[in-house]
Amino acid sequence: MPQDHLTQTFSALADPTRRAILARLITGEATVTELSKPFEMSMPAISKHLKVLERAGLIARSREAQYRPCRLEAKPLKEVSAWVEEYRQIWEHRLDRLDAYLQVLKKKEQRNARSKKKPR
Amino acid sequence: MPQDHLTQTFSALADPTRRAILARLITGEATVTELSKPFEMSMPAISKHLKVLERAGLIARSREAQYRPCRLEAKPLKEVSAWVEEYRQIWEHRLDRLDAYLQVLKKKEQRNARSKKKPR
DNA sequence: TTTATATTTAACCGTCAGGTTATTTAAACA
DNA sequence: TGTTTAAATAACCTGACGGTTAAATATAAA
Repeated sequence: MPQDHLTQTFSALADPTRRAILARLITGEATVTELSKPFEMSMPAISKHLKVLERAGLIARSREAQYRPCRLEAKPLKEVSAWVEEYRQIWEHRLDRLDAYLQVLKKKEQRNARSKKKPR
Repeated sequence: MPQDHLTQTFSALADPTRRAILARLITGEATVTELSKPFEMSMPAISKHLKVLERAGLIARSREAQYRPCRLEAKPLKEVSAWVEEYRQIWEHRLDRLDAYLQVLKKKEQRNARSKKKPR
């Protein structure tokens, strides 16, 4: 079933083996066998992890003879970055100038919104 | 068993319901009942989601009478942000000045690392 | 054409995540 | 005290996830 991008990306990143694979790929392309070396895990297991990363768009693969070299793709991380940064900024601002404003909003809601007036 | 922070945070964020809860919490504290309103889901389900978010450190909870208001916590997102940004920078730089250097690294590895010489 | 190498697919298994309903706990209120 | 409200816990179900081994596929090499 069609999962949204963010969910797919976050899920893909929520596994230490997959993050380690990405870390390894920073130094350049690698084949499946090369990637499997550091892990005490069967090839099919690695193959599955790679498929997850590929579906999430975090890696791309080509074909060279029998090999299927993998390389990193940055696009999905931009989406993640944007999401995270939005929250970070809000949180940081909450601590100073936006704090008062949000407090007001909160109080208003808690008083079970009797008035239907909206700001502007 | 003890999961590393990043795995825990990414897992927590890899669910649209939980991200929606976080989005709702941007506007201020909310009780469990309030949070459950927008979702066609039982209270225990929401309760579980909140526990996941709490374990990941993304929310904190207090006690007011029977209520257990939730509020956002930013700390774990800093870790995520740092991780993502590291990769983004590498990728972005790969496209220009670092590209050549990484190509060299890659080639050297592929020639099964006969020489043990390291750059500086 | 056979054989070897790299990788994927198939079939299976145990665990855990995300949901349910029913029950319990905690505090407020009548 | 007994009742209502807020939330958590228990017990359960189902499906997906992460792993396995064995078989299939694709290409290179002998």
